[in-house]
Amino acid sequence: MSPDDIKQFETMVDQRPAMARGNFLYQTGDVFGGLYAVKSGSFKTTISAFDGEDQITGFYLPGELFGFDGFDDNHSCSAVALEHSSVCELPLNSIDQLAIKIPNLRRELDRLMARKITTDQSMLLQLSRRTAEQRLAAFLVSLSTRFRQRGFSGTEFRLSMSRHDIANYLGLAAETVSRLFKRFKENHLASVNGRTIIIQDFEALHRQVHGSGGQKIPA
Amino acid sequence: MSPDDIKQFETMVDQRPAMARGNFLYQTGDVFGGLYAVKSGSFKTTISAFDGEDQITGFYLPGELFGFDGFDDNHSCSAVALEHSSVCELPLNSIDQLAIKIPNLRRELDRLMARKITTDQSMLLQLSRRTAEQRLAAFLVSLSTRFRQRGFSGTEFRLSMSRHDIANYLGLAAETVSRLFKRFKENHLASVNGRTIIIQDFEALHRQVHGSGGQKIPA
DNA sequence: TGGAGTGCTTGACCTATGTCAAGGGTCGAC
DNA sequence: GTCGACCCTTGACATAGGTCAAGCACTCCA
Repeated sequence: MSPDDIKQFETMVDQRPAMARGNFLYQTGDVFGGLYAVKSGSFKTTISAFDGEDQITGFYLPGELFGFDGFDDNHSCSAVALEHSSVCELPLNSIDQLAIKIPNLRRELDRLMARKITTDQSMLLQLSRRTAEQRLAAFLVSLSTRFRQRGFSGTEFRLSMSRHDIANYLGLAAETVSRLFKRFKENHLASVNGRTIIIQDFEALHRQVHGSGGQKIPA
Repeated sequence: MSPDDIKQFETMVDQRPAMARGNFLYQTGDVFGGLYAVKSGSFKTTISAFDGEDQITGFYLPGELFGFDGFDDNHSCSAVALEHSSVCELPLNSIDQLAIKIPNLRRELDRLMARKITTDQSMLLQLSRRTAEQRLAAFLVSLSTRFRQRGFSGTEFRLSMSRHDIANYLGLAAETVSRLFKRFKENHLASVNGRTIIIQDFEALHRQVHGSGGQKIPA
């Protein structure tokens, strides 16, 4: 959604009180109440993995809509605030009413769900066919692009998630993420200091993602 | 959908001529025309991976509905028949009309899309946090369960996809799939002969999937 | 019924990345 | 301001599973 869309939404939807880092917006099994738009801060959604550690299925930045995992009555994921955050809620029972006022809203929601399916599927591709280096490059490219789309800087931003979270999301070990950040720094692709990222060579990162396309970065 | 649902659908939807193995039902970029229900045979959907080889994002058995990847206007995947197959089409422009006749259809479609999101996300979990053995076990459990749900045998069935396809879907090498089938056979979990599968110990396979839960299978 | 092509299996070997372990940094709470 | 708890980094080492290579076995069609 565009910033304008967000504004329009804000007039129609329920504000939710701000949340502290680590708090759950919803948990696996909760009855679906509606969708959420990030107003400030950020969230991750996780799916439970039986054996203890959960799998992170997505990160959500300001302006992004999430919660589609609950459209099948109950949430299949849990949503956790990564920092001090706030959301607007678009309640389920409003959706149908809103759809009458805004005929294209229904279709727009379909598109958003379809897009979620598409991005999940390209994550599938990422996880199974990419090296660690390509995955992390793709991750940075994605964050950069999304920040830019929302009107923030796409070249300098702060990671609200830990190395551990990034690793979990990308199917890697936290140590590997750490080593790769170091390598990106050495190769002047991205300068990483703690949680502050400066994208130095977006194009090179982008080439990385599709592997063969770019020259292999020397280790 | 239940077999009854399928029947009801069949009265409302367009029949499509049968297709030979290897033919495309739709391709990446095609304008979304509608959803498809498998009448007979089976399909795979693939997402293009730039560097040549595509990633398989799903297999669809008789009675299953697919094509949600196109809800965002254009298909993000291609759909290919794995054998001589036929489908019914549920055209997009019929969906809204049908939704009026069947008020819950709209909601039901949402559920199906949400379920697709959920299964994709658990595939994400599979791919990034499971061993090759666990992935293949999960794959067999899934096929078995789906065949049973559709009224076919859940213990003896035919794989319509090649080892290569299975490997691609699970993010493995075809050789690994081959070796694992051998191991499953040795351990009397599933007897695999060419493309014929006999599930010998569903429970043990199921335990495999969640790893720690079951005893480690000796190699 | 036989031959070609494709798909499947098996073995040997290699490497990317996980695991374990230890040390240093950073940030929030009091 | 200081303490403690994470979080992050770095090194050494182990291994699951990929790659390469070769041979076998279907299966489809003439």
